Amino acid sequence: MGRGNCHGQENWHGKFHGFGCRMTAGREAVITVLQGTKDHLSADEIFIKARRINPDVGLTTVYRTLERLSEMGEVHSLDSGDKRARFELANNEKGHHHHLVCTKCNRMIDYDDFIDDEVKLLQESEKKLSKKYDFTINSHLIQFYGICDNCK
Amino acid sequence: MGRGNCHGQENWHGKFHGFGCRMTAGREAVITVLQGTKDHLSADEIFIKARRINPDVGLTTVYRTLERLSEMGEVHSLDSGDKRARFELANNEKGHHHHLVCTKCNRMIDYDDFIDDEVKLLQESEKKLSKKYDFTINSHLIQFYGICDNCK
DNA sequence: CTTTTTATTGAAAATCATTTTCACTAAATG
DNA sequence: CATTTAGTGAAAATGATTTTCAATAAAAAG
Repeated sequence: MGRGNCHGQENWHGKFHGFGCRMTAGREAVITVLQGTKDHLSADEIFIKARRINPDVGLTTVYRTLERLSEMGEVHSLDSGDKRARFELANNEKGHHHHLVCTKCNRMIDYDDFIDDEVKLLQESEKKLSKKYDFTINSHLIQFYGICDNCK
Repeated sequence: MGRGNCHGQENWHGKFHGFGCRMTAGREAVITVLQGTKDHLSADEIFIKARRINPDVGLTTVYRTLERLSEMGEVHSLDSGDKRARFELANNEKGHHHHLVCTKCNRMIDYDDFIDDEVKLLQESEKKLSKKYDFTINSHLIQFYGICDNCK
């Protein structure tokens, strides 16, 4: 089985440490929730699930952890069209993907079909646009809006 | 100079009427503000400008008008990354365009360079995705995030 | 024109996700 | 151990947006 190196556990303690932060029980609960779902959860939903893991976690800590992780580039904050933000791990087994967003139920569906072409085109656009507008591009967003199968 | 047909004034009264709504002074002020700017204004900013046209307009009316116009497809609500929504006329002289969004000052820069390719690709993606996911796509969003020239 | 219905209004109150404050605890460091 | 610094939950604050409500105005009906 080769070298017993990768134990499937990311070194979150080390990651936080690199940002002058500590790994705590609350943060661990939040990360565990994010790792354990394929959905795009709101802070409130994450809070509820995190409480099942560790009943001492407060909503404030959930918000603070999500913000920290976003700053660290480990979490993406998503806009599903309802008021609240939704979150997903940046480096998850899903890999790079885009979203279909249902404007009726606000569900977000991941897709990674065909996105190679999308990404390639975006990179070309990025190059031209950043030059023309003297704008340093760090990331992009592609989303399609419509009605999902459940809502038809 | 040809037939004196198009007087550059859209028939807003008729548009509202088609939706069982009335054209009012407040709504007219909001529309005038939207027509008179190239920026992406928040409800609050629109309110302030609308008050200069008609001091009787209330903030509530501004919100209600923007919502109505959005439902009518005449206004697009934009997410610039700060909390508040920003608005632009759907059918303005700008034509179809996408946005560069500055993550520092939240400025939104319109661009319509190169978007023909973007739109063409998106249409292909739409066709494939709507089939695969049984998802009726009504609109798309492309945005690039980064730092604008002012903020460098 | 008068009555009746229906859309619209502004102000104030309510909502609700997110942030901040604050006093306290726990980890790291000397 | 002592000190500094990060992290905490609860409660209060914030701020954009919505809702409520009583009053008004336009349109439709008679």
